Amino acid sequence: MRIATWNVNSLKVRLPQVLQWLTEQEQAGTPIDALCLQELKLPDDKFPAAELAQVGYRGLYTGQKTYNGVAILARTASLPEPTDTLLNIPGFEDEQRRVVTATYGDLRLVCAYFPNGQSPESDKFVYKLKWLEALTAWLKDELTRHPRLALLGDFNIAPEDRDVHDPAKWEGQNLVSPPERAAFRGLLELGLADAFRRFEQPDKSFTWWDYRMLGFRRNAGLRIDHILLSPALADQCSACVIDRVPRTWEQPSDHTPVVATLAG
DNA sequence: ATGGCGCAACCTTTGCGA
Repeated sequence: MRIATWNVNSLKVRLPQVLQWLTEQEQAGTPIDALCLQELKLPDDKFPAAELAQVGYRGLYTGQKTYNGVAILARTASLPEPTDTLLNIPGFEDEQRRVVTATYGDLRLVCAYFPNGQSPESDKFVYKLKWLEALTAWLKDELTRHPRLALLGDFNIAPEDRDVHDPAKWEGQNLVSPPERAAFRGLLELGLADAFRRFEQPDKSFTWWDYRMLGFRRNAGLRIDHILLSPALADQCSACVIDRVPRTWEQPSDHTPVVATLAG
């Protein structure tokens, strides 16, 4: 079982790459069973369900025009119809489409696009922290009902300095600031484990690189896309890798996929 | 040199992302 997350920065633009990546993984004998997408940037009536069905995936999605939008793509050959589906964070009023949740068999998947925050002085940063607080409170409850839960997405938080290409330059800034990192630790304190850090990893491992300044070529990036696993799933996790390949393709998303392998 | 790229939209200029 392999589960993945990828901020595609427009599913309309990136659809060929999503199809290519899923197909290549399938052909390599390491199919992706569930792929969580963020920043669809399209309304529900523009979701490319037919194209995804053609390569073997069913989508569960909540979109909006221009901004945000998230989806879970589930491989029909390996996962049953989703049940117990939820859009956004229950009880948290939000116009923005940032969370989709579903159960596949006994696996609970939460796909989330965390607010960017813009800067610690911004109203958007206040929203980010409130959103994080609501997410954490809801997940605490969710975990009591769903012991096999994974939270995947673009967290817009680099948890530690080793997740930042130039920590001195970034100190205190949006995506790395102390309140954001405290909120990230709040998620870990629910018992969730950062799948990537359960394994030895190369130094300077990142999931996002700025389009500007030759960010990718210089590996000037951040690790802000994560897979957090409940204890039951963490015990079964045998690998977690960042796949840099799609970031090398023509017209790439600025993010690249993260994949976790679960035994059984 | 806090610019620089890419995407979307009330689209040739602006807002936003991270």
